Amino acid sequence: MSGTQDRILDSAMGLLQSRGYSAISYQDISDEVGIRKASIHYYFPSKGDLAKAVVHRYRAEVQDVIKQSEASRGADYWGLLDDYFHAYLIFEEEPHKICLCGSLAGEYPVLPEAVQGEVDGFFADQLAWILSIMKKLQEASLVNPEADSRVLSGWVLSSMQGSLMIGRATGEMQRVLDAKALLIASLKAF
Amino acid sequence: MSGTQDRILDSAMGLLQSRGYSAISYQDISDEVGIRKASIHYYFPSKGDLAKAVVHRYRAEVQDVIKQSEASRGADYWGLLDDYFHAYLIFEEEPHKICLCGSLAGEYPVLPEAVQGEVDGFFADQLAWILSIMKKLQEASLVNPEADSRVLSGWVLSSMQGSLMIGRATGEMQRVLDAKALLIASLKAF
DNA sequence: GTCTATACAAAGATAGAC
DNA sequence: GTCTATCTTTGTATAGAC
Repeated sequence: MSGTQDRILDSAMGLLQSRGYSAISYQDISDEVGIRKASIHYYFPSKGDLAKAVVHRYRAEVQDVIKQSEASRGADYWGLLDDYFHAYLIFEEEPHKICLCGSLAGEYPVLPEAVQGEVDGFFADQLAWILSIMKKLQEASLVNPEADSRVLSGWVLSSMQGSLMIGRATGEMQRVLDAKALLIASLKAF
Repeated sequence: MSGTQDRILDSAMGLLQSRGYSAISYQDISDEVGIRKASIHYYFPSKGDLAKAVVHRYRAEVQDVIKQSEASRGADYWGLLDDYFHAYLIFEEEPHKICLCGSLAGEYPVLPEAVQGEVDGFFADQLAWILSIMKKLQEASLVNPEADSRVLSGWVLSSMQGSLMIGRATGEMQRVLDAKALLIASLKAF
């Protein structure tokens, strides 16, 4: 099970996270994986197919991490949110990479429709999950129940994605940690 | 009145805001401006030169808007911040565009060094200005003086840039307005 | 200053041998 | 499945005429 297909997906994902969609080529992946361009087309006929598959797999991976967090945290809603934020903090180790879909969102209008669809799906997944946690926090009066939970959830996502992007550009990835701390403080203060 | 140069910059700026750096070409600009590709090279020998010039002009324009705001708002610090946020809200009218430097930051690692430098400069301008307002708000005890003003400033920038990016991808640009309202509420609540 | 023409490289993609 | 070979288009960039 050497999994050429997976190695292609791995390589493509890393390149998409650091360079985005338009700036990467079959040649880049070919160089990393050690196969010829044409062989990549065997697995993924078009560049859009490849990017779509990468995002699709990424979505599943992220959902998996969330399921694991839910299994271990139970009804500890702040803990769940903490795990969620933790997923953003890992980029401090690879400061040229950001969230796959954050990277792709920067070029959203030029993405093939099928890729846009997967990116949409990723953000929908994220927003739905954050919203579910937010509602729990409100039910438990840990967050002000008067606040609009949908708006709060969108803000959490935007803030974290923005901090990744700005953190990378300014070379100060601790902005991600700052955003996490300020978001939690805000949610408690409202 | 060399007009042409400005029309090239105008076109390039719009294209960069909607499609990013890698996905645009001299041909795209040529089509919009109505001159030949080679004529663009006369003004801007390389693509990097062009993008650098676009960001440089953008920085000056934004600084100008800020100066005007300062002239009319005086010591009304919340009003100054309101004007600042207003600059992000204009993208609701052109929902495929985002802040020029937000768009470029998404591809930061592949930008020519000279362009990275201008993008860095833009974010430094922004952070310095927000920080100056934050300090004034704290001096006037309108924002908790205990809070770290540098961290707060970075968060404001990240949050607004992120809301633009996520707003465009999800087709819900009112996220920008939401972010503004929540940031202001947070600053007052700390 | 703007054009035509062109050089040169890289991209996405396909055909067909092995 | 992976390769070589090739096609076609596009992109950046330059030379030189007008």
